[in-house]
Parts: sequence; structure tokens; C-alpha cells
Amino acid sequence: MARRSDHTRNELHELIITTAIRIIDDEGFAALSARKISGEIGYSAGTIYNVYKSMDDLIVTINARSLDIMASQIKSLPHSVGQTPCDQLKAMAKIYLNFVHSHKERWFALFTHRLPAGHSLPDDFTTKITALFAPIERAILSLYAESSTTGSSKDAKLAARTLWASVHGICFIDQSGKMPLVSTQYDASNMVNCLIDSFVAGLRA
Amino acid sequence: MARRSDHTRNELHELIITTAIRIIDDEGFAALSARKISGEIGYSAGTIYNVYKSMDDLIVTINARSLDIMASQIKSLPHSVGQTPCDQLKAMAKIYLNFVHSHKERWFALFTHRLPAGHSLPDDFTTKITALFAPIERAILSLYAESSTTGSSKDAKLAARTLWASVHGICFIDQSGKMPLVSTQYDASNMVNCLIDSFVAGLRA
DNA sequence: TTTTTTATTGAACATTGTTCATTATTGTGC
DNA sequence: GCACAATAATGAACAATGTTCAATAAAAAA
Repeated sequence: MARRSDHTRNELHELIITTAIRIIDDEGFAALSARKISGEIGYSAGTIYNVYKSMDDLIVTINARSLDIMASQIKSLPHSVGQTPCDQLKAMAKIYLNFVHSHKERWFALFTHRLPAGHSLPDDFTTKITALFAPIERAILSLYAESSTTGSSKDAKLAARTLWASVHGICFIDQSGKMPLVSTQYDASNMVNCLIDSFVAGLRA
Repeated sequence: MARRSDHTRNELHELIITTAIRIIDDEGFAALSARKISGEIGYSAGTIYNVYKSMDDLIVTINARSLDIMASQIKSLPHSVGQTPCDQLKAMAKIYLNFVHSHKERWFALFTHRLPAGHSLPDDFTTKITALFAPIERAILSLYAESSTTGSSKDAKLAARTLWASVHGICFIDQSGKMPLVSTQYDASNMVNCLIDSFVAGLRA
């Protein structure tokens, strides 16, 4: 068979992505395949390759969308007046935690997918990640200001990255199922609070 | 063809594991396959399934070995007399960091591999992970003792898990290549120091 | 209406994990 | 030593994967 006009190029683009995301969410990242997507939208597998360069390309696009979701949620956070920097940081961490819990598989895709050797992530992808750090850096800078601690912009950048990576690690361990949790006292939410309370207190000291 | 006596059962076991590890280390986790292993040791692919239940089974065994290596390195750490708890924690984190750097792909396998739904990790695997926490908990308990901070055993368990997960997250972000590092000031080693210094100071306060 | 362009297909290829009847070799009982 | 039984290794087979590409049918242009 051949050319149809059921969908515009853009519609197909979107159709493939949303279908892929549905599969990832409902059946797991490992269940994603070109044939499964195409079968579900009523096209052949080859069509996927008409729209995306490769499966890797599609996955990177999906991952970029995950970053967009988190960024928009952080952006729509009620403004920080009257909130301590510590509370601001906790609010941001909560958004991250929430995303991990409600989109476990998509988050797994985001951080475990790797491009084959030689290929590298598109620029706008890394830009999105960098953007995620900005609000955290700001909160830490205002922490320095508040507590008359000497801390440069460089220190704030380092602290922001450290804190973010740590939150990420807590989510990872929590979700991987590889750490025996013993009790609910050691779930991700409690660990993140423990981390931020101590880390912030430590930065002050 | 058929039965040979080139290797005992145990030798074959070991031969398969060491070959698989070589492939992971040299060619990446993604390059690991039953046919590649078997081809390299001069057996057919089916033989792998004579010795291991599945590829997953083999990978879990390899991952358990990674845990063993880290555990033995932590165990052989010079004893903690005259060292502050903070230094002890840094020494342990350094071991972890070192493993990640020298066995990047094996570490990636350890934390990204997942069993198919329904299957769960063997008990001795989770036991090994729990064992890794013990020295960290001890260091944190002695931190409490040293600085007359009130801290229960439960608090120490939570703090130990939190700190360990955080170090893990820093390594993950560092090696995933997804975080644009901007400068070498934000490499894993600096971030871990930043984390432990602040976290420990915070626990004291 | 004819021609050109182009979107879609389906067959094909290489590679994956996994199973299993077949077979050659080893160990056992006489 | 010989027949027999136990078993380890095989290689073909199956389903599924990503990916490519000539063939083709429909839409757009002439």
C-alpha cells in the first residue's frame, strides 16, 4: 500500500510519541518496540522510521518531554515570598519525587537510556537539564544571603548540583527495588527530608 | 557433537562469568550476549543455559560479584582509630567512586538491570546490599557520640541510607553524561566532598 | 489527463534470548 | 573389555528485536 492522508506529519509525530509514552507507562520501558507502537496506531513499523531517525531518536524525544514536564511544574511553583530557602528546596524536591512516583517507567527511561557509542545528546536536551538547576541555585544563594554565610556563586552551583544529584540518587535507590527498605521509615520522602535538613543546616554552619 | 571434559562444572561457571565481565568492561553492557560469551570460550550458546537459568540469572550473579568487590574493599579499609567520622565516610565514598570509575560498565549493569516482572532478586543479593550499610551506620553513630548530639539508632540508619543513596546519585549523574558539567569543579569527587562536609556538619548542628 | 513527487508498506536481514531433540562422550555394572 | 545408562554439548529452530529499502499507490503538480 502507500500514501494516505489520515494524519499530517505533525499529527503522526504526536501520535507516535503519545502512544510510545502510553506503552512505557502501562507496560514498562522494556515493552516499548517499533512494531508495538505502529500496530497500535494502525501503521506499519517502517512508518516510525519515516518520522524518527531511529528508536533511540524517539526515546530521546520522549525523555526531553519528561524534562519539560518537570521544568513546567517547578516554574508554576507558588512564589517564594515568605518561604525559607529550605522550604523552597523541599518543594522542588517534592516535585521531582512526585514525577518519579507517578511516572516510574518514564523516569527510568530518562536516566537509563544511553545512545550508542559515538552519538551524543542534542544540544537542547542538555540545555533543558541545565535550566532545571537554575531555581535550585537561586534558593541556595538566598540561603547564603539570609544566614550571612560567605558563599560565592561558584559554591552555589556546586551545592545545587550536589543536592540535585543526591535527590536523584535517593529516588533511584527507592525505585530500583535493590535496596531492602526494612521499614517505611526509609522511604524516599523521609530520606529527602533528612538530606535537605542536614545539608542546609550544614551549609549554614 | 556432545559431552566433553575440557572443564569441570565449576570451571565452566567461572569461565562464563569472567568472560562476561570482560565483555562488559571492554565492550559495554549492551554488547553482552549469550552467543558472544559462548563463542569466546569455545562452546555453543546452549551451554550457557546449561550452567545459568537465563541471561538475567547470569547478570544477577555478576552484579552480586560487584557488591562483593566493594564490600571487601570497605572491609580492608585501615582501621578508624584517629580518624574523624567525617573522614571515615569520605574514605568509604572514595571506594565507591573508585569502583564506578574503574568499572563504569559493570556499575551501570549493577544498577540498571531489572528482572522481568514477577521475578525477584535472590535473598543473598539484598543481604549483601544491607551489609554495605553497616560501616556507614557505625560512622554516623560515632559521629553522634562525638558531638553529644542526640541521635538514635533509627536516626543513624536513616542518615546512612540517605547519605549512601546521595553518593550513588552523584556517581550516577556524573557518569551518565546527561548532566552538562560546565567545569571540572563539578565532578563527582568534588560533589561528594561537598555533600559529606555539609551533611555531617548538618547532623552535628 | 499525464506526470511527478512522496508517503506507506511489507518483505528482508542481522541479531537477540531461549528451548529441545539429537548425539557423542563419559562413567557404571558385569 | 563390553554393553548399557547417564549426561553434557550441540545446533537447528522459534519468536521477537531494530533497521533498510525497492515497490507501490495515492496525492499534488503540470
